Amino acid sequence: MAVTIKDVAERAGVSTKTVSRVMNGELHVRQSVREAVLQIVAELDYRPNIHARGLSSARSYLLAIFFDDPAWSGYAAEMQRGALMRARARHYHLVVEQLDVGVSGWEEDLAASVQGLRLDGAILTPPLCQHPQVLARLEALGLPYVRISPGQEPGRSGLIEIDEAGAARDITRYLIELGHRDIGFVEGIAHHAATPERRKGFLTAMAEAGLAVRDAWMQPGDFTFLGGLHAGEAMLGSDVRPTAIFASNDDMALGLSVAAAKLGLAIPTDVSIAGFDDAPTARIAWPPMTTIRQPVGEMAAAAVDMLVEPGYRAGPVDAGFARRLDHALIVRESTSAPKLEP
Amino acid sequence: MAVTIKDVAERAGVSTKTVSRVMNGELHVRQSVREAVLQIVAELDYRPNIHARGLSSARSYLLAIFFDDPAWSGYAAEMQRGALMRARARHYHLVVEQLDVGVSGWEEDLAASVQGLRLDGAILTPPLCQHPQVLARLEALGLPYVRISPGQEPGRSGLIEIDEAGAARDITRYLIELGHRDIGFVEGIAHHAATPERRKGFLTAMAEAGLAVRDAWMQPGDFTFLGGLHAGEAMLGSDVRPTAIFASNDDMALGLSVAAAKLGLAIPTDVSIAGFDDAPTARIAWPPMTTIRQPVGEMAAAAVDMLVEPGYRAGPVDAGFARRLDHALIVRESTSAPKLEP
DNA sequence: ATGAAAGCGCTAACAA
DNA sequence: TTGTTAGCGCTTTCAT
Repeated sequence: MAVTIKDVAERAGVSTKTVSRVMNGELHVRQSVREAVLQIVAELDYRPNIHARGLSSARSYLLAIFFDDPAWSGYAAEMQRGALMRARARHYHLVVEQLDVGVSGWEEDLAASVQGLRLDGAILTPPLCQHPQVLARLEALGLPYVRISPGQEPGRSGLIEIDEAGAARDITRYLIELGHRDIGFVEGIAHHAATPERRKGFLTAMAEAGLAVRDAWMQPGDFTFLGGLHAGEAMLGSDVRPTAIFASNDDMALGLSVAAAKLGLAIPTDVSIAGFDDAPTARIAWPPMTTIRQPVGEMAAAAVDMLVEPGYRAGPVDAGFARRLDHALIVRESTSAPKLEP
Repeated sequence: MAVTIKDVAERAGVSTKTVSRVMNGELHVRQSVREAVLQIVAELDYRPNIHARGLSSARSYLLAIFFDDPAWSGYAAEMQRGALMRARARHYHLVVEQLDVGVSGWEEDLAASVQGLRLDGAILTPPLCQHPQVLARLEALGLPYVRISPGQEPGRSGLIEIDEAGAARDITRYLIELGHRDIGFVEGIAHHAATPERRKGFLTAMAEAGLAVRDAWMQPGDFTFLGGLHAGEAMLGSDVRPTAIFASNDDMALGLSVAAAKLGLAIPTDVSIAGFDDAPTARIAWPPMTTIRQPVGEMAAAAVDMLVEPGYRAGPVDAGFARRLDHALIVRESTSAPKLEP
């Protein structure tokens, strides 16, 4: 059978409680004893049984990351990856859960995860992290959670974010500096918190430069390739078209570039295109896309760190439990100065 | 505190063992008693503590899916999704683990998951499922596992696959039926089991049709966009170029189409392009790509089913524990009859 | 600084 | 068909 704490205790000539103390890094263990125990642990390749731990103590060493899902974008994948690595480093395990709030019975699924697994904490990705009922349910279940880019209710829980508006402003400014004056914009899906922020950033940069924004050049979108395609056809198919378009994410920017191709417009010669996220698609596109890099993996890792921090469960949430990470403008070949008018 | 089995037993006026029997769907419980217990369970919203279960019995109700990772393709995402949904339906939880066999210490990571979590079973995705030492290690740890598309050692464990060679043959035949005679091929990465199979299917179809295959039109590849781009430049940049190219996966096919675009070749007019997998990229590409659909989600679901089947852990693996699912040819706009020679 | 005893919530083995 | 008893492996509480 597997090695248990008793085996270690016996072999080390101490009580099981002492082994437990060593395993949990508790104080009040003589240095020599600690070392001896650790030695035996290594020899025997002992690993605490997570179920025994979970049963006798409050902690399960299990964290969950919840996805709403729909589009399994590179965004979600990278986030999961970041959380996975950090959880492992912290000696936690990560359970990945999908929560489809569009389907009745999601409350059941949530409770099954939280109570069945006795989770220690949860990471909420957008747009789940903005769903009031999900938050309420988690709070009712007493489960600490951290939101990724929630964009609202800063004090309600810990959160990890980037400066969405600032990033959108940065990339818009970049287009303006290139010489563009006729710039289009494709919005994100309405219920994502990032949507109004990115829109705000765009409008701010335009206003700062004294540039007008045509109604027809503010297109709705849904963060999907197809949404970008439609927006692109609408903006580029008309007689007066923008010389540059900034889409609220890379998938839509890719749709824009396909719309341009269908209309016989070259990128960036005829129209510059910029995206947001630095998803894998941004590098796969042709030409490679100018975009904003979000440190998605790090954001997830930071969320794990916050959840496992002893202070987090405890107190009322204070300002220390909000982290804003840096974004970066990534310039690639989908943008250039506008062609001079003939 | 949380509702326990005792609460349910008390309220239902039975012993905890009876409640346990009902929860586990065991026989030998009177119908009326079963219903009464279920009633209370619903009323109290009782959920068995997975840790208590895992501690007292052999089962943990925890399954893991292992990814090698690197390219977080749509393939991996869809696989995870399929496993997730089915695991939930079977009242199991899914832990997602990344295992990088390129980094020393992976054995530690594996043991930590398997022993620490007391997993009930594991799903191995390619190319992990072909790594002899990973399999050996799992067997040493006594953990039942199911391989996805391993392509070798059929009797070593249960496996889920599609007919890789047959699928590659199908799509090649389709190109031939369109009238193509000069067809190029881009291979997958060498250590994937699918690579020789898809190659074999391609060559079979060509041989059947009595078509020669030029050496220069059999390009190496690595399943990445960039690999496809290079292969495309090599084949399409030369004077004599194929009228159609079949890439071993969609990411590479996308690379091909970008190579074509850079060289001023139109798809499918100048060159037809076909991929494999029906990844999200296949639909995002322009024009949308002809490809082979693998039922990736279903494959993962089938793997879960196999793992939780009581008979699976038990006996030596027999032929019943291999499932071959159906693939499908998906015709989109990246392929057409070749242009007539001028 | 260390240990003994009790118990977390459940199921296995046995008894009735 | 149902219940009783005894743990599973760890942490808690309370001693020492």
